[in-house]
Amino acid sequence: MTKISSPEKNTLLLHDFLPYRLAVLAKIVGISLSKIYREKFGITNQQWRVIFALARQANCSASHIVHHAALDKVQVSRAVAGLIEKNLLERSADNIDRRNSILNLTIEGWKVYDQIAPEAVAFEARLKDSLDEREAAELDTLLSKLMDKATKL
Amino acid sequence: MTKISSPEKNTLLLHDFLPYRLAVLAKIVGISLSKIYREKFGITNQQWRVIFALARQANCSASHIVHHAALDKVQVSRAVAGLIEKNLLERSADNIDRRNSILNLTIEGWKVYDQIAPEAVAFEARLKDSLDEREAAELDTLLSKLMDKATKL
DNA sequence: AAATAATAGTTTCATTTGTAACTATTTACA
DNA sequence: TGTAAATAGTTACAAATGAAACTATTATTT
Repeated sequence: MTKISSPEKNTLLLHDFLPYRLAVLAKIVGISLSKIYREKFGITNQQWRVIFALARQANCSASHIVHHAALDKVQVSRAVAGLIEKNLLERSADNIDRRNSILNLTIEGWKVYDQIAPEAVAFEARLKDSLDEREAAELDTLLSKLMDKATKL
Repeated sequence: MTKISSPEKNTLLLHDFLPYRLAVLAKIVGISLSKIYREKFGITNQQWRVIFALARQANCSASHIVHHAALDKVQVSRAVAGLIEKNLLERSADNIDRRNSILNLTIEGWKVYDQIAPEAVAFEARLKDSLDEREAAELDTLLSKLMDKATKL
């Protein structure tokens, strides 16, 4: 930290700026995590989210995933197409409302999920390793508050 | 929260998964913030970071920005080109080492910075609005710890 | 000094992403 | 019933992004 010139203006410190810190942290974490599903299975981040949403809730429609995986409908559409291509997911028609699709993981899809999920959990655990119980709980609270606020800005 | 089917497997909850929460929060915050510089000035996120880095440290090279704005050299190169195009930034040659460029905000660039910076600060303040002093300090600590850990995974 | 490696930055090309427009189907309502 | 509006999802096109190859310059090695 060499101080070459001190600006007269009260300049913003990028490093302390919350939106910047969140962006950088999320990016680094995301890239690290993605190695788990990217290198081994050639799965994208969006595909991974779709798989996890479907593992949680079978037989659901694409728009259900839109609302539960923070993806837009185009992203879900593309991720689903890719996963069908890979035989990890299957789509059937909903005869009650034929606009809806009914999505499910295939056996293969479940196998992939069963391999990724424990590694993802372990990854998260390592990330939280430096936090004690109180801090981890506090982090939960703070992220919830920020999320809540951010959606209302 | 209707519980339609409860999976036998111990499925991961995407909503509680830290990397996911960070990604979603960072994205929402980033999009909100970007409206400040995007709509009014047609400036991209990367250009904005370059401006802020230069406001903090004048006369620096592109690679200095690489290290202080969490961008790679291609991103900086493109952002700089865009900002020169807009007359917000000027580049001169370093005659001691002619590989380096010397970058500075123009008068126009400073004007833009002076308009964006207070709004960015206000945005951050609004985002932190729901946190009291202790929580804000705690957030700082936790983000630092996570950042530290994440870079070592 | 000549050859090699390293650094700063740019350009190119392929992939990803975002926005808008589109099809198909269902719902609302006049 | 028929017309308009809403919803689910896909497709097409433009813009953004990432990885690799490239130019130019400086540092290192022999």
